[in-house]
Amino acid sequence: MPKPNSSTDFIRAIVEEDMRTNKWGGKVHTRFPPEPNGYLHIGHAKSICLNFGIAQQYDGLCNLRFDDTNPVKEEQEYIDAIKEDIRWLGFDWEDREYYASDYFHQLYDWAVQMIRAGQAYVCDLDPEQTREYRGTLTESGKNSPYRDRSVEENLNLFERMKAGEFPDGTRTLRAKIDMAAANLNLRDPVMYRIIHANHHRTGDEWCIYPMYDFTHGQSDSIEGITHSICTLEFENHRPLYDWYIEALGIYHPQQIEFARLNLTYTVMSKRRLLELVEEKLVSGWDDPRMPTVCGLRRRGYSPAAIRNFCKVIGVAKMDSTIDIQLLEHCLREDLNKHSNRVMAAMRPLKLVIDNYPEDLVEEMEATNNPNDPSAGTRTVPFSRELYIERDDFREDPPKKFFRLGPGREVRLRYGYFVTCTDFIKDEKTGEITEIHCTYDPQTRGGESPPDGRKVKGTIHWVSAAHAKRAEVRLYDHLFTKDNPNDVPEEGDFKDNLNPNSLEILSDCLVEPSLATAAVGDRFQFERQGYFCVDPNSTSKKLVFNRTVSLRDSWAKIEKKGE
RNA sequence: UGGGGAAUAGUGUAACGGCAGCACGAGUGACUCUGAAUCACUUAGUCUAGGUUCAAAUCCUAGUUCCCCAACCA
Repeated sequence: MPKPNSSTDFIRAIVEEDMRTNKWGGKVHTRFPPEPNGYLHIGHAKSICLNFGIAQQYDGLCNLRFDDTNPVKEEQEYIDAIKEDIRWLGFDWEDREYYASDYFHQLYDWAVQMIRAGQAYVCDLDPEQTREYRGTLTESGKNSPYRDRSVEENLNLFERMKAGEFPDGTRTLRAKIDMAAANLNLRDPVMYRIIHANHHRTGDEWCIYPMYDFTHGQSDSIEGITHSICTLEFENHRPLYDWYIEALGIYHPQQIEFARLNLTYTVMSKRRLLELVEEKLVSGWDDPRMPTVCGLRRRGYSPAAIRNFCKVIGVAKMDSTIDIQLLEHCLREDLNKHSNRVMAAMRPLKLVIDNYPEDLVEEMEATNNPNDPSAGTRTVPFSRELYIERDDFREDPPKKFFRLGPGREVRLRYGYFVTCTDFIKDEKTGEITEIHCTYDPQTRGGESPPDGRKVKGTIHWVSAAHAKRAEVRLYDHLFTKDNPNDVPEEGDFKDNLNPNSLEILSDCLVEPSLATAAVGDRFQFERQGYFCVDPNSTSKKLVFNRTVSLRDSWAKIEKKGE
């Protein structure tokens, strides 16, 4: 039961009120109803967390139901992916896996029942005529000339539609409601249309398929759903949802609408995501830059981070756009707790410790996770020749730069204090190619020296002889605009694609403990960010994705100085 | 010239006639073997105009702005 002091969103408030008044006999039963015509994205995750979360919280159930009423768009591939994603997010529909297509026979019988009751008729208008007859937002429509056919004729025609006698688009079954209704959904909506297409589950059994509106509420009703939660754009459909259920005289669930999730620098419509995939602007549905659940998974997001995000953003009816930084905050919060630290030089710069013995290799003890003592320690080999991060050396360091520069001393994490004595520069390119240092043997393990000397900076490193080579893929927002759909006249959201959303670093060096990392493993590369092993990774060639960078206050300082 | 919704710090989200709170962001400082994390502090809000009331984000009236709807998509 809800905690006494936690505030509840408006949907949970409705559920609690219904429990209090015993409206549904104390029962809570929700459903998540995806159409299998695309991959799930983080907006669906919000809905999944809401529907499954409410069921969990109030000792109810949540069904998984595929809304598969349009055979031309739906595929088994999507069904499999959707199921995998929901499970990965941590939710379980047990044996309650349903399909709207399971109800095709029942829906057909209900359609016949409505024809008999004079509530439905077969209409011979083609799609264009249907639109003309419907009227506009401000003008009422006019009745179809076929509206007053006899019950017998309607029964006969509908039967023949089902038998496949008519080509696609030539006839529909329509509900007889009101062509003058202010809500266009009530102007004799189409219940059934003719589609001679193979359905992924029912095969060629049907050539007429029910519309969403004639399917969804009845499916909810059949399954005994109490709270049918959907997004705002279905608010206009609620009167029709209610109308069908009343006309049929069946159990009546309550539809409740909430605002869908929008994220800055992200597009969230399945249509647009499909476009990116089909035009190969991303590598696929699971491209780590995609807001799809599989994309986030490959990127290195944890289910817990996504769940917490969905909790933190709340549920309301106001259209809103969540700052992507909140998602990243939730991500870092979880990864910080659970990721082991390792060292990696992404843009390696050679560092030689001139006074360190040539053949000596020391095994330095390193903490796996300073925020989680149970994560233990590991050893990292240290030797005379190392690689550090190129960013950690400046030939001419600006003020407040705490890292390495000529004559400067820094700590090598878990290693020694080193002082830069010299550096080699390629005069042609201006590139620094090598740094020379001396070390202080009294600072082993990174300990401060007895003389109380302090350094401001600690930098990471890998041993040249022991490091493993790796490819690292750095990701940035897929779009340059916080609202990618904000385009000038005649523009396209794809005009806002960020050309630098992927940067591949192929000559990175990582500490040897990473040689055995498995696909999906997550790490913090110290001082840089969170990374995970990409499915492309092999023992020959390690590949990491940067999930998210660490917060970087030095970058802010430096930017301000510009 | 229709109908349905929604308006609270920069972004989200609470407060259900009785002290406008929380989170993220941003800023400042402390601490630090990660310029991370952590900790402390600061910043900033009720769409507008009237009205009811001892008291209004909340109730009433009128406006303004934004979103959705004219697929045989969902």
